[in-house]
This record gives sequence, C-alpha cells and structure tokens, in this order.
Amino acid sequence: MPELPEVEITKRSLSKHILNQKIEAVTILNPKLRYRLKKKIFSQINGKKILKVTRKSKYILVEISSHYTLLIHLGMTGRFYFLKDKTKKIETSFYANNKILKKHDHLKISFKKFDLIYNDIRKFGFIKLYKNKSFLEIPHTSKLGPEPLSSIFNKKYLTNKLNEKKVSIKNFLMNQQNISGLGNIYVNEALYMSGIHPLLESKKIKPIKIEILVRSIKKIMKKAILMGGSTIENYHNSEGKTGSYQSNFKVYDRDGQRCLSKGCKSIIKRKLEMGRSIYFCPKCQRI
DNA sequence: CGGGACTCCTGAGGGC
DNA sequence: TGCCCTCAGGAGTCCC
Repeated sequence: MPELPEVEITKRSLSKHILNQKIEAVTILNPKLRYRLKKKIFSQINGKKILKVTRKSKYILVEISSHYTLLIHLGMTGRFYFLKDKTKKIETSFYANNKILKKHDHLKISFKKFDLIYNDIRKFGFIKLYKNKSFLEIPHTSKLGPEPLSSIFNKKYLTNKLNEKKVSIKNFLMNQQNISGLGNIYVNEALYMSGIHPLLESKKIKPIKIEILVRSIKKIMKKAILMGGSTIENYHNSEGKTGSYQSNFKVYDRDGQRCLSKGCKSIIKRKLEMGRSIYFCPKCQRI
C-alpha cells in the first residue's frame, strides 16, 4: 500500500521518463476508478508538454503546459508502467510476480516513444485533471500537514499539535492533516522504534518521547526511500521493480512472532483500532 | 471536535 | 480442485 516512500519512488521514476515529453494521446481503458475518468476532460491535454512532476504527501502532481495539473493518488494498488514497444510487447521488467498486469489497466498516456499506463487492481486510486489550480487550491492537497522530512516537522511543531489532541497517537499520525505521508505500515514501525504504545493518548506523550518519535519517523522515511519502498502483495514501482524495506519491518505483519529488541522475548501483538491493524510489542511499548 | 460505521474493490488465504 | 467466506487498506462521507 503506497505510503510516502513508495509514492516518492513512483514520482522519481515518472519524472525520469516523462519530463519534457509531449503527450500525443490519452486513452481511457477503464473509466472506473475512485472518480470516473472522462474522455472529454482528459482530451484537453493532448499535445501538451510535461513541465514538472512533484509529490505532496501521497499525491503526485504532474504539471502540464497551458496550466494543467494532473493530480494522482495511488490508493491501495495504483501503479504505473511503461510500454516501450508500442506494437505489442510488454516491457519484460513488468511481469511482476510472473503475471501480466494488463487486466486492470485504466488510463494510457501516449508519448512519442512509449506509452504510460495507469493500472489499479482495487480501484481505490484516482487521477484528476485541474486547470489553473495550485495544490493549495485543490481540496485533496490544500489541508495536508507537513511532510515528515521537512524542517517544519520538528519537536516544537509536534509538541504543540499533540497537545491539542485527545486521539490515540496511532490515529493522530494517520491523520494527514497532522503529518502527511504516513500510512498504517510506517506508523506502526515508527511507534515501535520510539517505544510508544499505539493507543496512548496524544497529549500524554512525554517530551523526550516526542523527540524520539520525530527522529524515528524521519529515519524510517529516509531508509525506506533509499531501499525503494516496501513491497507488499502488489506494489511495484514504474520500472517494475520491487522495494525491499519490508525486510526491515519490526512489527508490521509480525503478530505472533518474537520482538526483535535485544533481550526482549515478548510476542508481537495485533489489535484492531478504527478498523485498522495495530502491531506492537506489549513490553517495549507500554501505555 | 471525535469516534465510529460504512463505502469503494479485488485477490489471497482459510475452511471444508 | 473449487466454492464460500473473510479480510486488508486510504480517504471520503455521514451520523451521533
């Protein structure tokens, strides 16, 4: 499930291939996504040029000439791949898990030498086209909190923000208005690294722990990006490659297994909160 | 404000 | 081998 690191990797790979390229055609292969893809809207960018590819939290923004912006969210299973031999053959690197990924293709953007395809198995992702709008004017991106790796996200910011909230720290970190880019996996990992119980009330976290939490989040984000993100079930980047941060998981999807902290022999637990899994070590992360 | 419940969707995995 | 069931998850909406 793409979180900040996976989206960042996707953005880099997109940027590498489509920057300064001219869009020759846009084809809707399957309009059903979170928001329906409309031919009339997307045909507006025919003949336009890609000027910039950026990322805000888990969103990708593609700036296109004539003041158009494509807003992309990968949802759970959204991904891009390239068709380089436009005649028929799928680029060999994209036989992920030995499966051809054509089945859930939704949108094709054709460039001179290749096609860019958006594929999304569970259809939780979306692609929207805006004109004359900056990300601050787009509802999805206007209220996002600071990026974990930005200098604005520091001990002072987090202390002030946590003091306003009664929610559990798990839910606090999942709320994109407080900090943007984290999802279930990295929140669980960051809380474990910080020795904070996921259900601890936000305002009850001690100053020393807040400092550790800030450092842990930044550390995990940096490392995950370096390792190409995490690959769980379906995530592959646009090169068809898998990330490897999943080998670093200390708690996520490890319920029933031993805690990896030195000298701790507790068993990692899994619980449900707000319909989402929380994973934690009951000994290392006390309330 | 917060905390639920519910929705979208498909494939994996368990039970039998 | 296969069918039926449950579950995972981001984000939005709606209700209390």
